[in-house]
Amino acid sequence: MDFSNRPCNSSPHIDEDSELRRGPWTVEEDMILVNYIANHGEGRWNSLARCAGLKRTGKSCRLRWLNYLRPDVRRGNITPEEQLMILELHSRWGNRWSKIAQHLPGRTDNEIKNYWRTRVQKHAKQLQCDVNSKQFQDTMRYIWMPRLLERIRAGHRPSEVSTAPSNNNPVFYHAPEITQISNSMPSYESCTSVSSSDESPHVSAISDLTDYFFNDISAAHLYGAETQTTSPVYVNQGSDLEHTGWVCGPGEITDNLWNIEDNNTWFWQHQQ
DNA sequence: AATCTCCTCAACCGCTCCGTA
DNA sequence: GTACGGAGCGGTTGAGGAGAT
Repeated sequence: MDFSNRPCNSSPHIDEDSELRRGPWTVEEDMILVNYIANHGEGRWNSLARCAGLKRTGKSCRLRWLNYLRPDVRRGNITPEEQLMILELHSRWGNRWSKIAQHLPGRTDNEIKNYWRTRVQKHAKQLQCDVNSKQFQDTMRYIWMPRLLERIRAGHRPSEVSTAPSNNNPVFYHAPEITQISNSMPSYESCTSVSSSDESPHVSAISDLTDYFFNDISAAHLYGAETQTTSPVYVNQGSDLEHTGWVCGPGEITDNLWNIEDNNTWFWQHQQ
């Protein structure tokens, strides 16, 4: 395992009473933990910490392993697919981060939680509404999620190649792979029904998610067909949305999705 | 160049749940 | 039944970095 390029290498604080170390992990501590787990497996974290000679609590060792050192942990940019998944699953389960993380391979509950707090809640704050309010839920559902879906279906541009360093060996998700995922998704027209249970949701793939999504809010409705429901509608996306700056030009990336001021103004005007 | 402000994310804390004696 | 320890979860904090002034 490559321990170079570690973000935290400053001296950790040492508790005077227990002599337990706190704060950022050093490269040496990481190596000890990884080597110990490689030889003895994980679990029994308190005794693991003692036996490995780490002056850390078991909780700290567990957290370090699960959130950083685990071989399959992915870090780096949250892809549109993952963003969509997070939005969708959070709308179902709320702040059940570990449960949400189970459906995002390689992502940790901590990372998803951080993403939600730093990105999503920030925009709720900008909107001056609660993240759990109907206004914000609708904004996610009727603006951000369709746009994410559109981007997923369109595939990623070269400038949007996301890095997902795993185990300090960068993994690159190139456009063809993303396009493959996008192509595996059902067409809008083919989405007619799907089951979704609170207790046993099957959201194991993007296609499941889109099934749920389109069924729930009606794809035809979203894309300007004549179907009418009580939900807000946005139509003529090729014109209005472009005028709001919503549609990305070549090379523009994700943050346009979160450039909400214009888009939400537009959204709420058109909802009247 | 220096300072300030904001953002990100690793890590900690407190609590709950669960298994075991 | 209950006391205890281990494990896991969600909320929160703070250091460090990036960008703005």
